[in-house]
Amino acid sequence: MELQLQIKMNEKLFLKNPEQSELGKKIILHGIQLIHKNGFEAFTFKKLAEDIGTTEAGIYRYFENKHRLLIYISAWYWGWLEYRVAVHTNNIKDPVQKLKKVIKLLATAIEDDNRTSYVDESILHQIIITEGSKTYLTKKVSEDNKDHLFQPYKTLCAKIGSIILECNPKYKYPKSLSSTIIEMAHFQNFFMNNLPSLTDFGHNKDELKIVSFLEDLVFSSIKK
Amino acid sequence: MELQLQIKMNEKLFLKNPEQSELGKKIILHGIQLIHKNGFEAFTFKKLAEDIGTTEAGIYRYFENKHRLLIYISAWYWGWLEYRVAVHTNNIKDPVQKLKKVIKLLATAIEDDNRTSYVDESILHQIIITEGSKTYLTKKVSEDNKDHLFQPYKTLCAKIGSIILECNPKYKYPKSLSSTIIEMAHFQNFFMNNLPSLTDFGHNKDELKIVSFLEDLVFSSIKK
DNA sequence: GAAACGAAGATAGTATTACTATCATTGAAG
DNA sequence: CTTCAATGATAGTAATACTATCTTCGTTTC
Repeated sequence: MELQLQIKMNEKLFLKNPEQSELGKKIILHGIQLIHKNGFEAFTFKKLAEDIGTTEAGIYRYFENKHRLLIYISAWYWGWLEYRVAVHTNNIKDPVQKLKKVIKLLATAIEDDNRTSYVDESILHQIIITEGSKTYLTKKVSEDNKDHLFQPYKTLCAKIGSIILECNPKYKYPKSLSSTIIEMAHFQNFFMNNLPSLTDFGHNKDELKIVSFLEDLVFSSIKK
Repeated sequence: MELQLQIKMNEKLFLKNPEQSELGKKIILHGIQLIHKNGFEAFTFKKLAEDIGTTEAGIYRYFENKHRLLIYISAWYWGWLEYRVAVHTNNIKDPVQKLKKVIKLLATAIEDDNRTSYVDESILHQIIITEGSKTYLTKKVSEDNKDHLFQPYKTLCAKIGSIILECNPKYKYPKSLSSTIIEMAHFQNFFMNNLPSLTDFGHNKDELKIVSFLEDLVFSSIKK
């Protein structure tokens, strides 16, 4: 028997649901690969179409434009991460241990999960590090936000915020600390690999050092 | 007498030095305004040329492309911030007070400095919040980094890192904490104004709350 | 005062991007 | 057997991101 894992996606993210057709799944799979290979700026639907063996128009039937596709795969990523957080923390009682687990999930690389055949999670992780913030750093954030396109990110942030409050109910900045951990798990990774002098991990490029840094940051802050 | 303030810029940032001609200064001044108004993605040299009353080709004589222009104005911003940090901290002995000053400079809005006639610093601050990280979140980071295009950012980060070490010589992550402060000063501001549920400041949108959050974060972490 | 030069204006042209539209084919469901 | 949705095929357009060339105009320099 094959296990399948589906992340429920907001309808506004696409014109036609890519999960419900072969072509749709190819768009996601090859889209992720192509964005990873060339970067989001150089990525075009034309190149993607050629890659897949379909036409530009075919892709436009699924996604309004490449920015929406990026939001889609980001939303998928955050939804998937939330799922992983749920799985890995639901048997843990101690909120401190929970939070440590979350930090590890955020900051360390992932292997491809075979239950999601049309998504390669390890590449996806790399994409979100480099391109993730471009989903919201635009003039249209508020508009996109009204369509709830960023909900998975916000849900995860809220979830982590609530664990922080479990650790210390009096801590004043649970949501800001949460978004700080999320962003920094990625930014420190990007800096480590590309602008190492902005970090203390440049020499050995070990993701676990990022975990240590984030743990130190978080637990110093919320210590009662 | 008129005071003038010049930030020395890396030669690789431009094809022709925009500080040394009227047209060049107009490109910076109107470039900043236009990026602020439309966002970087919608910004084009054609629109900028029309705005200024020159031609596209005229602008290409100064900057290779719009990404280089963005790096230029970002570099200018970080250089200018470093200058302000120097001015505002050089009479302070206590490193803790120094660091507090730095956090305030990073996280609060600025007024236009009349000594730099062709740059409007308050708009510039807004641009860097939204577009700043796009300077380095590209496939060409390493290349651009080799040309030292990010030096002002790195210098500022190093400077703040050294103040952190003054506060606590044993703290293990001065550079990562420094880049965290810098990025979060901006990201928390962006979130507060655009995705408020990612922060704890959404209701009153007060920059000073961001300062408090960052101070709490930093001083908990480096406390001996 | 003429020559030389650099900065900027004027104009044109190209490849690519970011779409939109239309029509034909095909395979599955009713 | 029809219908219909999904895809393929093809075309076209406006805008973007450049590059090239030629002219003009003001300044320096001999």
